[in-house]
Amino acid sequence: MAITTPNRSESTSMPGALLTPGEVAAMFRVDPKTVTRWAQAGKLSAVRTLGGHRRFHENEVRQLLTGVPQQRSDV
Amino acid sequence: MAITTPNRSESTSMPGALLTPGEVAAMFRVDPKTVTRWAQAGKLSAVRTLGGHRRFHENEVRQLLTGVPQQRSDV
DNA sequence: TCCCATTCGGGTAATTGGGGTC
DNA sequence: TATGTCCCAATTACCCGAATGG
Repeated sequence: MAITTPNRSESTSMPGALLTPGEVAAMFRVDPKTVTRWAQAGKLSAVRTLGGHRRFHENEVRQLLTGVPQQRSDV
Repeated sequence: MAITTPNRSESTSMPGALLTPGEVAAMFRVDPKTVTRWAQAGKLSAVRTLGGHRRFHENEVRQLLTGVPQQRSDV
């Protein structure tokens, strides 16, 4: 069966597509460590692998990149 | 009785459905080899085919993906 | 039986996590 | 407060050839 993502950086527009910290960091032009801090600060939703590594939702990242009005619950 | 969905297809959402390493890898955005490693580490229950290939329980995978809140979500 | 993508194995680079500091 | 960089340990990704699945 040949379904879903091949491997590295190819998540087009699949529902539930995930990005690695390095990919998100490259998109924002920041250090992967910074992305990790965003996740720790709750600014980014993260899914953890069974080994503890983080995976981020592509839609969420793109939304933030595009400059879409972020929903701030506390201002 | 709870026949619910007589959809006798396959890769959808059937109780007790089995997933291939590639499918699980796509869901976690990791390499299929990593999924194999999880199975070897006992982090994932695996069923082996007669040829030695692994198959994983979809419900277990989904549970781990969501963060394992293991709760009857009836709220 | 053949075809071909996938999954075996192992082995070796690259990424990531976490703490701490500037 | 926010980001980048250092360290080390763990996890993950890519390499190969051979076997399995459908």
